[in-house]
Amino acid sequence: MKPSKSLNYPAKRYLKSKDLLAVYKTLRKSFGHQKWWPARTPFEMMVGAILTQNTAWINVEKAIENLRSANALSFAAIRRISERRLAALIRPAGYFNIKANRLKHLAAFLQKEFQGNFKAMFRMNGKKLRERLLQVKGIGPETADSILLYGAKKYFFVIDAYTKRIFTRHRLIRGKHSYDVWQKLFNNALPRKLDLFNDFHAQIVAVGKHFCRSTPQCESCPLKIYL
DNA sequence: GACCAGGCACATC
DNA sequence: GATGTGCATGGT
Repeated sequence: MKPSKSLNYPAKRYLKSKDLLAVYKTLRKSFGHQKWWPARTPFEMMVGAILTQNTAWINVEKAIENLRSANALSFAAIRRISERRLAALIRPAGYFNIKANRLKHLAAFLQKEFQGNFKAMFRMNGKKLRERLLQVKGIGPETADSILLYGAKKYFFVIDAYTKRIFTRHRLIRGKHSYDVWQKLFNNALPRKLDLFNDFHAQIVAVGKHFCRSTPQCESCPLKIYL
């Protein structure tokens, strides 16, 4: 099927829900439900969100396994161990010095604001929590929204490099826009269904990984109908 | 060996 | 507000 012109932005100022849902349906059919976020606990989810910054998930898995083996994959453990030791454990994920520091900042934030009770954090107002998270050193808009969506189960669509690349390349969205504009496009167009917010972003990552890379594999891409 | 991966902070203009 | 740079490992 062809997308309607109203999918373009800013020509019509908004994305049409039905067109966006058609894209999701196409992806879902190809890749199946992605069952995100791949983490055993909410805290592990937040750790993964920082470790995966500009990093392939396969390398994050190695870092997570190192933490698990060292019994260091918990709020208390991250608080306890030295930053140096933490950096050594997460080495496979790259940027290990910076990320160790960011994990420490996250843990300090959880302690200071919520006494380590991050489930209490997830209960607070989404917009207020987003503002707080963005003040933590090392948490930018994508990491904050990942925590909000996959941790706190709130309606914040996650925009990443794949999202921009795929929707721009397929001319579903035109022009350059800030993170917040991109997010509003999706937030406003999508029906408030948690599983849709959850899995749509995961589907975008899936098609991004397999087809829409810097050297695209468009021949067999499920989204080639939009080219 | 070059290029890239589920970003972010910081400097500079 | 836009653009450039450092951060770093592991897979292709």
